[in-house]
Amino acid sequence: MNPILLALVEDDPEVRELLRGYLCRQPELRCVLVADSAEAFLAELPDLVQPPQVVLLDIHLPGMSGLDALPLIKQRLPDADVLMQTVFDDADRIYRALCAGASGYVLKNTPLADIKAAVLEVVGGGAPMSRAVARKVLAHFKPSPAMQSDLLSEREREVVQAIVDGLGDKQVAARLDLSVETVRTYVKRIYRKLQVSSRTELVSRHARGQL
Amino acid sequence: MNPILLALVEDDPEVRELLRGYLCRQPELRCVLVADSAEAFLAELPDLVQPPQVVLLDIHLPGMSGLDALPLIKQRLPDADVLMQTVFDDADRIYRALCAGASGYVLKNTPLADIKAAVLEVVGGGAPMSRAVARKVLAHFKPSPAMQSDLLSEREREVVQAIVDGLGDKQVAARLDLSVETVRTYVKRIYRKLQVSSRTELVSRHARGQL
DNA sequence: CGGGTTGTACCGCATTTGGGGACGGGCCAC
DNA sequence: GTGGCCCGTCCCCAAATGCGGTACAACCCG
Repeated sequence: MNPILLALVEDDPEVRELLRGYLCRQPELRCVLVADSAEAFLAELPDLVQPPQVVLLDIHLPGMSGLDALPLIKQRLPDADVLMQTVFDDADRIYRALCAGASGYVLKNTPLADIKAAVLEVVGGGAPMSRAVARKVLAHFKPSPAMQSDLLSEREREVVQAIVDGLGDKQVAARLDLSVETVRTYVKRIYRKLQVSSRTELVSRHARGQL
Repeated sequence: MNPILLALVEDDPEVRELLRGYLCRQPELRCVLVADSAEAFLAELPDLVQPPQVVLLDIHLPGMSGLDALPLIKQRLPDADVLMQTVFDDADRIYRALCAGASGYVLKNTPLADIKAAVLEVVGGGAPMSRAVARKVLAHFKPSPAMQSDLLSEREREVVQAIVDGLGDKQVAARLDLSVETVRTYVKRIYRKLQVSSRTELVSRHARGQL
């Protein structure tokens, strides 16, 4: 088994040397690049004989943030797995990282041994996430607060579901066995209650879990 | 530390007894209910002095499937964490389980010790997922194949993004500094390319990552 | 009992949207 | 340089949608 080719991007010298010191000493790993900024990482990439398989990427970086760098990194290294490694565990940053193609998201309080485990897991086809992160990721799928609150009636929720499934008024009427006019009434009521003013907005907010 | 109150729902007698035998012997766990179907589980729930904190739920069950039972279980036990435990690792079942409020998703080939670890992790605020499952969950966030393929031009992708953000044609035109007529042309071209026929359908499919 | 909510259904009107076609400029490849 | 593709612009028409009403039966709650 060849060692896993690893790259580190971390601005804090102390943390960086700690990570490098530990990770590079592991027989399963080989650090091919250690950078203190996204710009430096991208600049040094072309010089490498062998590109990294895994990039451990900090989010808070001087200059370009890790989130901004992620798309660029995935563009240059489409087959590499990028592991976000940061103190931030807010839903928005997690969401943006995952959308940009991160393969994992570990928090900074993670012990070194677990970070190593995360690297191994990611090359093994997994998607390591710290507990709190995994929870937030799952939360993204769950029915939205407004959808499960008693703001909407049962029937109204059915209409919302049908709309969110991409149906037009007539199709909604067919699915729920209602008159088209009735569906229109429901839709209007729903718009009022949810404070939206178009179908698209409704579906969009529903998808983002902002509903 | 009180033991974690656990419930098992599993139809295969062999697997069920294996799980019960192992898990119930763990000092950290206490099985309060073992059922061979979702119906039996729901029927026996009211008899319990203490409701389970964690439910290990199989998907393939006689009668009501685990996916159908999940909403009912979450309704009766809103504070319990449900861990799906199944052989299925297809994206659709995973998606539906998570939407219905599952707190974790472990595959059937998982060693008993890891299942125990998953139970402990879930009460610790985590969201245990088998490797392949975690990958599929993350894949759900990534830009969709059709979105990143060269099917759409750069500009067209920008229009899609604007529409998905819930904007109307006029607003899209404003954001991208285009004529409304131009936006309409784009939208039509996009519909053709992506094989959809309404705004709602576009946003819907985009949200589901089916694009 | 009265009032609120829900489910159902209808009407009319202004706007948006979907579907079609047409035109010109720019860029790239053959 | 010519043909093709992407971009941006515009027009027309029919259907869908958003928005404002009205209406009534059934419920539940105080």
